[in-house]
Amino acid sequence: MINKRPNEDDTDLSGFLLFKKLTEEEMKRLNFEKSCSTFKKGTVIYREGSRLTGFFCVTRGILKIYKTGIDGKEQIIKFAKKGEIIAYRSLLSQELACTTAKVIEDAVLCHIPYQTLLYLIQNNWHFSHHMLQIVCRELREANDYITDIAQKSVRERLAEVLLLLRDNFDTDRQDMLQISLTREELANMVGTATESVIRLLSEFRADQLIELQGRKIKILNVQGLRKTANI
Amino acid sequence: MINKRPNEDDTDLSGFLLFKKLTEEEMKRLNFEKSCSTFKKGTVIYREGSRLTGFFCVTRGILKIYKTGIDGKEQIIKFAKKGEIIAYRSLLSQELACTTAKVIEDAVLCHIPYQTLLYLIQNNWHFSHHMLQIVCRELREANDYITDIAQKSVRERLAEVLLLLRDNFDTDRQDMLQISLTREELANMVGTATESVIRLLSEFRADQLIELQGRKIKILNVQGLRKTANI
DNA sequence: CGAACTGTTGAGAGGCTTCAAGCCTAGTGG
DNA sequence: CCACTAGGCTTGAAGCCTCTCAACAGTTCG
Repeated sequence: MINKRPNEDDTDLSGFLLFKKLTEEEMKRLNFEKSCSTFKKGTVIYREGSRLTGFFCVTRGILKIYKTGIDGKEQIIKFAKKGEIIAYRSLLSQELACTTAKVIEDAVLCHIPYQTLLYLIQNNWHFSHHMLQIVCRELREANDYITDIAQKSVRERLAEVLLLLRDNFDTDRQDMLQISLTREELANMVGTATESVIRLLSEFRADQLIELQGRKIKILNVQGLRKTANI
Repeated sequence: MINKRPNEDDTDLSGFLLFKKLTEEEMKRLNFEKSCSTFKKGTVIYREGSRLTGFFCVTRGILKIYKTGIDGKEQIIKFAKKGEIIAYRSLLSQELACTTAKVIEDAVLCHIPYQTLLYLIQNNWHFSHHMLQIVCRELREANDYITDIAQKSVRERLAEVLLLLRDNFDTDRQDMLQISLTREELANMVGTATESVIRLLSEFRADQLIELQGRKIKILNVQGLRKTANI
């Protein structure tokens, strides 16, 4: 699970906007109390229903955050990549975790204990303010997604998800999405059956909107996808 | 739009958990800078895309908070009633409003200017902490709803919505829900067509789960609804 | 009292899901 | 390094849930 001491670059939190306004002393304390580790693909960082002891800063890799619904079907809520924080929601509202976090690309995470979080909230209003902004943004995204999923067809949602992936993840020089998701994972983002994703991806390819090479997807026609997504 | 000076009872904010830990001076400032008004059913308090000057505390009545999706179809995100606050999300993240708020039962709202909000965040960490907890709870609810709407059938979702209404709103002595929603509004909560809601409500009635009297709904069989909702 | 909105019911179409069967790939162990 | 196996991927067929359209009844409010 925990594998080895990470690269020194990957333990540096000074790049996080959230910590920008910390005093030197607060930063020192943060660095003293954090603990960073590398995690291999497939590792579950925390599980739905568990009690959390702190939140995590992602300094490398990608995680999927999902809820388990009917019949164990996963609903992917979001991905977390470098620069983002996870597990803070349940921590702040003092609830059990309502999602599971699983590594989908080898990752480095820094654990920040609850006590440290409280200390920062109590001592630095800039920190609380940044935190509020982060949660509020995420809440807007969630609300947007509710509207989409409630009103759009599966076809529209899939097109939208592809555009979302393009905006949020790296592409190689040929504009090929570097993130590697199974068809099932795509289905669990869109909220549909795996077979539907497969059929629709084929149609998108036939329509020259995308190109497929195994799990790698190349976006050929952004405008066309926008139109398909009804944005 | 703004009708008259509200009852004195309805301008009292001391009952709000959010303000529990304010100092006497902060409370004085809050009371000085707030402005309370009554609003009639149908009034739009703020509209999607508008810039907000503050947030509102609901001291009476009920509002629906909704987004406008495809073809102007409303997606109801939540209701706000006495003791709840609205419009704080866009304010905190410094974005334009992403929802519209409309009064569905005559309401009294107290407007708190952005400056006051900032003042409280900067001076009282208890306030920020409470605020963080409120947003985080709402985010969990949104995530739960995403999973529901993505994985459950319309029938299951409608049963769930009825239970949610029962938990959150008053009933009279005969266990009749006092909140009055149109079929269309129910549909806009569930994310379905009005006709589907009508048909399903009829089925629920036939199954002795509920009783209907115009817009008033009486919950007869909570267990049965739970089962129907697949909870 | 009429207009405009809300509620109801029916019929038909179609988008998605489910089940089933076979192919392919990716990762493992010999 | 290669064979093997498990899981991922693909395609087809059948059927159902839900939406849309349409017509009409009922209600509310100016």
